[in-house]
Amino acid sequence: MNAQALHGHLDALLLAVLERGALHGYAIIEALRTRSDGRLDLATGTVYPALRRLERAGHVASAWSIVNGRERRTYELTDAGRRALADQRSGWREFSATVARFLDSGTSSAPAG
Amino acid sequence: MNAQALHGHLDALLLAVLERGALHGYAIIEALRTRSDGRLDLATGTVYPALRRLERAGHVASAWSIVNGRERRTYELTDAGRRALADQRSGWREFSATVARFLDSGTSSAPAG
DNA sequence: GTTCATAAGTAGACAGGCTACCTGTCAAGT
DNA sequence: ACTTGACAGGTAGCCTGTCTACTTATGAAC
Repeated sequence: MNAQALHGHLDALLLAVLERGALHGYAIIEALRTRSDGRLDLATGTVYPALRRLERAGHVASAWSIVNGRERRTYELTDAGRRALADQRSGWREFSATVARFLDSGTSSAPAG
Repeated sequence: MNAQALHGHLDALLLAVLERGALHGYAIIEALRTRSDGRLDLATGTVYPALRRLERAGHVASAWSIVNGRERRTYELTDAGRRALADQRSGWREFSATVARFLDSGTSSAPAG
């Protein structure tokens, strides 16, 4: 599963990952991969531009910091980003409920887990 | 909510609507709107090209028929379309479960319905 | 000094949904 | 007859956002 299916939901995911604490880009990619059991394995060419977009929108703030003698650009949620995340969460719930209404019908087993 | 969020899931929705029986394009749009309580209000410029795409892929077959003295192009699922729909269903479940893992955490209430 | 994991980044391709149109039928109102 | 509006099908080109492929750079292992 790649980010193509995410289209439009990637930002929400990035914000959600950063909700647990500031991370640099590469670590965000690893967090997505780890927490999704390998299902979300995003390319840097997908994530870095998305982070820039979020920064331009004021949802995240970045700062260069030295970790292990290396420069890393760490991102963290802004207050606006937290509000945006809340919006995206409710948006996601409505979206998934709506799509599920079509795709979960026609099957006899309910998606209980 | 528009189809922008659907990106990549629209085809699955169209197949799901056609699963209940053959419909013409305009009726598909109305079915999506009605069954989603108005949430999915798609433009013809979104749906018609998508139907052509599905036909090229062999997932639906179209035929001109006369209804109420008017020509209407009705679409119906092919066997390949039924298989594709089953694939899309499981794909959707995996996708939504994966995204939900990120977006449903951080809230205290579990999504039980 | 080459290779690999880590880390950040960009350019251009590409897909797919959106906006804004056009054509046409039929019924109702004037 | 003419206009308006709901119904119905359709296309061109734009825009957004992800993907592919690439570059640069550090530090450790070999």
